[in-house]
Amino acid sequence: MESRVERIKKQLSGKGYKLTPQREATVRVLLEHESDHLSAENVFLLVKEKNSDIGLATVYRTLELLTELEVVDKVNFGDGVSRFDLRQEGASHSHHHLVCIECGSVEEILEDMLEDVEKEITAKFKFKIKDHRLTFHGVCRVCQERHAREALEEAQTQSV
Amino acid sequence: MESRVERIKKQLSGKGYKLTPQREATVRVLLEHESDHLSAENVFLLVKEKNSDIGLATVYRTLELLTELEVVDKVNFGDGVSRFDLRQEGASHSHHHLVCIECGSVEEILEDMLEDVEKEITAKFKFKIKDHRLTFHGVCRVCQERHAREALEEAQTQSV
DNA sequence: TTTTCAAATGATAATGACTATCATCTAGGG
DNA sequence: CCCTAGATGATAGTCATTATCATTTGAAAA
Repeated sequence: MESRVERIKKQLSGKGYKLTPQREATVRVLLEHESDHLSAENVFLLVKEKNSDIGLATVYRTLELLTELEVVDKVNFGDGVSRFDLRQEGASHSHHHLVCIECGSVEEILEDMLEDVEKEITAKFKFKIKDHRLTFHGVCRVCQERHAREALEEAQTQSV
Repeated sequence: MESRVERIKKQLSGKGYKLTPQREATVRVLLEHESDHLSAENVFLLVKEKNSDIGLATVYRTLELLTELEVVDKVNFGDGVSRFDLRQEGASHSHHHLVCIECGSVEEILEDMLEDVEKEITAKFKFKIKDHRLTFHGVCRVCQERHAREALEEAQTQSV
């Protein structure tokens, strides 16, 4: 984790930015919630919880900066809020998501899986791909299991 | 086109909704701009241009309704505005997009291309896929060609 | 035909995420 | 120690979208 912060600091200074206390606090919150998909508001509250003083505007600015540096990806699941997702270190593409339309949970997929599709796109459309966004909407395993259980209970009630 | 409107009318009445003049005007605008990616505001202005009287709120409500019926897909290219994209009739999935990061153009891809990826996801994550969103960000053919031309001109200037 | 009533509409107020502004602060170079 | 550019924070402003509510519409019932 420390080394990760160090490397982000280097990325910042490489572009002429400094790792201020506010930026560091923001980065740490993101690292501590690696698998979540925090909104700017979420990050703001989490930073303040850790007694670090910060303004909402700074959080927005920092997240924008980190997006520019490709440390995070700004993603959008259609709920009207931008969320920020840490990239795998060194990853050239943002990773994929499985969004459950029932419980709202979001699962991450780290494998690429799109190599073949990208080759096809490049060849067919002469489009030079820089990044991609892939999201599946559907029913997660937990909700499927709940359905199965409910169907079973329903059947039992009927038979009594 | 007329038959398409008819079929949408049937879809509406199937769920207890009516095809009001405002809804019909909205649908017609969408059909006439099939390959564009109109925002609610765009649709609103286009409907008014055709002398049909309509309120902005009704446009939003109609687009929401059409999204529910899966006649259109609500898509988001990160510019802070939702855009509405007609589905291919009978298509079970929304189609993909190539968004140019230089000129902002959006190209559509109607082929699915994700069959294999979806099989893998279903098997590995036990996730029941209902729909997907796939967007590639990169440089379109036109912008690539412009770059090549500019590089050439630059080289010629140098050699003079 | 007239009545009735739920659905639909339109004007507009409200919301909420995000951005711009600007006075203040900070840290490193001179 | 001073100076200056970059950074910050409070807050006002913007803009897409949603909620509210009075009014209208249209189809079924009387």
